[in-house]
Amino acid sequence: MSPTETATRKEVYDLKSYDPKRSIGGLLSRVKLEISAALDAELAPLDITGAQFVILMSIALGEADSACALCKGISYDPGAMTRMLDRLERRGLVRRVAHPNDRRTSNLELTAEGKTVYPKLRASAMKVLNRFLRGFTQKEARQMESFLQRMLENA
Amino acid sequence: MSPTETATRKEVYDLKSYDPKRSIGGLLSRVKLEISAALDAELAPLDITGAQFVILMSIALGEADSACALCKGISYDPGAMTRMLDRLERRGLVRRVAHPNDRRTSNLELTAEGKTVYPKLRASAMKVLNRFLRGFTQKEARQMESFLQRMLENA
DNA sequence: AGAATATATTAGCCTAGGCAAATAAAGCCT
DNA sequence: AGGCTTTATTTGCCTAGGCTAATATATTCT
Repeated sequence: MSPTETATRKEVYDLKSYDPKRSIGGLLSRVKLEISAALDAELAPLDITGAQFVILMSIALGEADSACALCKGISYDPGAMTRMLDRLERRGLVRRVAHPNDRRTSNLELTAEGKTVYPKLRASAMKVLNRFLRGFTQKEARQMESFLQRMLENA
Repeated sequence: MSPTETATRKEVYDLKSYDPKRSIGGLLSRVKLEISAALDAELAPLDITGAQFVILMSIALGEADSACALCKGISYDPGAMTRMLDRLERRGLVRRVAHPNDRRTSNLELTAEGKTVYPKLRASAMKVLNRFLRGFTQKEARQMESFLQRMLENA
């Protein structure tokens, strides 16, 4: 990039070139929508939604062992999380276990059934994602990840 | 890329390497969430939500002149669209005008107030997006757009 | 023209997340 | 110990989108 360009073009979009729908913002929303829909469709036979998948993954991977930790991890509403866990518990996939030292919270763990479906969920999600990434080289995928990571850091 | 790699690595993620949260899928959801939140915050003073912004933009840019066209353009539920337009009409930003030849539909247009806020909306959204793209060169932004476009085509 | 079909919008019901207040239990401070 | 603050979860209320059926027009076919 020339020094001139560095000086004059600090920002990606300007009032003339900015087209909401074709911008990164518009495209990103769209892609997210399509991926979510595809994931829901893929998980439908297992009777699990995309939203539930996210929670189950977090628990399975040991990224969060309480409702509160889950909420923090994925910016989810605590009230909604209570109800989500109620559903997953009713569905027989998750269990709330009393915490030995803190009676405010419960430790979350997968039930036997939860542990059984987990690998299927993982495989399904991966399959969906790979489908959207058809034609991408490994290098391109890594670059995409890096772009998204940078955007997150700019948040 | 070596021919070997082409042959052995057809897909971006495999069962060993796939980490849902750090994958393109997880990151994308996260970024979309952050952008939406930031946009809502930016538009809050104007008393307009991110969802409303999308509709207003479509109408302003002449991309859709009816509820039905809007729904098709952005994969939105018709019932929800009726209510969305009710709100925008009550809010004084959009008008439903009788269609001369087809009494099933109405032509949608921005009111005077709608036309007044439109440039502010555009500028706000652009500002938010540029914030997330701090540090991106033009080339990187174009590449990101291209990646997203390709993912859409794979949908 | 008349019937069958397709299109555009609307209304009712359901689900699910966001927000705020309530509750309960820790943790801290003195 | 007693009081103040923080943390974790739950509940009620509100909003908004998804799905389905209903309604009103258009369009097409014969």
